[in-house]
Amino acid sequence: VISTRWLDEREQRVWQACLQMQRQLFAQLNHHLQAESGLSLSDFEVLVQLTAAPDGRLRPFELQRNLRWEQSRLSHHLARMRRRGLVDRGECPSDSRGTVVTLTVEGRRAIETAAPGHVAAVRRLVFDHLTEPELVALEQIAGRVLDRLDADLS
Amino acid sequence: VISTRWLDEREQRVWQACLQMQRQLFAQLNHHLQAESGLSLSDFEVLVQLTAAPDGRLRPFELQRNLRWEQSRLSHHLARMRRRGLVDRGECPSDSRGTVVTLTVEGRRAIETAAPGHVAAVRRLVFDHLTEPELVALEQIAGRVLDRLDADLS
DNA sequence: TAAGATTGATATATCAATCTTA
DNA sequence: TAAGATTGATATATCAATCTTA
Repeated sequence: VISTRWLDEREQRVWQACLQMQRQLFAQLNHHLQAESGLSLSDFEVLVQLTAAPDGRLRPFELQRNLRWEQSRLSHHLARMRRRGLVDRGECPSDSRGTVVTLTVEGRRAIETAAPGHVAAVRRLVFDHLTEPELVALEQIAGRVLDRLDADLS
Repeated sequence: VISTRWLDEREQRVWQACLQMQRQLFAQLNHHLQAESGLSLSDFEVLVQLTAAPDGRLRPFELQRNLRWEQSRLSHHLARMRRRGLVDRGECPSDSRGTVVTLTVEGRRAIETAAPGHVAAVRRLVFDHLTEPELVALEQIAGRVLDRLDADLS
């Protein structure tokens, strides 16, 4: 039996602040996006990936890897986005088990409409308040924590 | 018309990493908790607040303020926790519009069972990988971003 | 068998409407 | 009227089972 090394008062405070920050940040970015363009942050993230891909085409497993979503969540989400005309699904020429997700004209228009306001919100809520060394620290932290998260999966 | 100041490549990378880190961190902490104790991270957060409160009693609006949850989400969540016997609800003596949420014996036992493993996971996934200056930076960032989020609401 | 992906059932979150009393 | 809180309907996320083909 190993005795627990609890978080000290400061660590507690930082951890709670992180939880709250992430929750509220997601909520407010979602609100802004929803109000201005009818997209959710999740929709936006999918569209960002497709926009960055050659021909606006990606396999679901690539989206899954890039976004770190669960498989079934992605599948359901893509089905909903497809119903709304934001993406389409095609057969995969190189592997007939698979499919290809494609960005539609409407999807491209949606992200182009939404992007300026969303980027402005991200700047106003986050990046405007970071000093250069803080930005570096955040990059380091995210990188290391993500590595650890991946290691913990296996 | 103001032209959009887009995120540069590095800012993009940091932002995506933050989104992924948050998503995956929550998912994996949830998994650990769920597997070890049957609690979700949300359950745990509510129980943490009640444990820290005098007599394990808080008004819903206090929980709402501390956790930064939406009102109806909190209400539904408390109803579910109540059905599972983790908390109880009582009338509020000082304001008959309101209620008081109380920690049950079972709720206290649940968080005491769950806490050691959860704290260990938080350390292993996050705090073990932070240097002292990074911890300071994170605290600063969270504080400033939370202030901005609050300001943006009004 | 395992990879790629989907599906249906269930749990949780969000939105809009409502209720009660300060 | 507004604060405190709940409710029911809907949207989204998660879990377990399934399907197809490499």
